[in-house]
Amino acid sequence: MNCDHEAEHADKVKRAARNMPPAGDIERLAAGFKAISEPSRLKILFALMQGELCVQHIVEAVGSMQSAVSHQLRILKAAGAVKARRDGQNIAYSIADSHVVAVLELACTHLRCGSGEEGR
Amino acid sequence: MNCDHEAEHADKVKRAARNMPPAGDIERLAAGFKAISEPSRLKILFALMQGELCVQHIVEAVGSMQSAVSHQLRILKAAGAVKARRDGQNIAYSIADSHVVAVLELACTHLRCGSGEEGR
DNA sequence: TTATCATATGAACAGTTATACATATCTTAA
DNA sequence: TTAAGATATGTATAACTGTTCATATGATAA
Repeated sequence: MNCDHEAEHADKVKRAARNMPPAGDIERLAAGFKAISEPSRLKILFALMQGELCVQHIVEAVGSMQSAVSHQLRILKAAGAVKARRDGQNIAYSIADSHVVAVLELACTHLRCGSGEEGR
Repeated sequence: MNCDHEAEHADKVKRAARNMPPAGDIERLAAGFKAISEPSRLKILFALMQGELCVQHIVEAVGSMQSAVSHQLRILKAAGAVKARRDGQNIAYSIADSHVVAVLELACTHLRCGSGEEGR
């Protein structure tokens, strides 16, 4: 168990242990990323980047079944990525806060893909 | 299929369709988030925030089995989150680019959890 | 070459998850 | 109250994924 830079790495291992976030934080973080790590849910988020939408319009925008969208919205909401507001018979969903958009846009930059906001 | 703001929402649905990133981009994005959506992999990334580390030191830092770490490193590498460099008998891994760190820190801010960098 | 260490990989199992279908709940209108 | 529309939820199934164990590959030293 000796790599070529033992002393330097041993120091880093110690620092890594000291700076490792608590298990609970890591799990919340993982849950957050998991929430936005499915194409069906990402499509919902990109649709909501146009603003608040009620469920049936999200269904139209993403082209999935109503029940699938509803299940996914529940997951996104539980993860704090979207919020819901009752509006008469409908429920209007929107992106929960700007960090969500920021993370998506950063990731888009990283992957050099369309951010969903060009050509508005 | 009529919500209370039909015209306004119909417009948003159209915009959502127009601005929806191509399916390939959405899938790459989802794959990217999936790669960092597992506690075991997040721990590896937080360890690598201290700098380049070879596999066995990552193993020490995160406290998992060598084979599990190796499997996870492969996934992180395939997703473009980390890069590998052979160094003699060892292979040194490091975070692939600054976007990865930026996304992690943004998410930490969003969730108000430790960033893994305080108290250095 | 052979031995040894570091890392990667294949296979199997367990746990997780996305979807569809059917149905329930909630809200409004009559 | 009843009817109808919008959304949510329970269940089942199929697909996926993380871990472990065993083994293979690749590099170095003798």
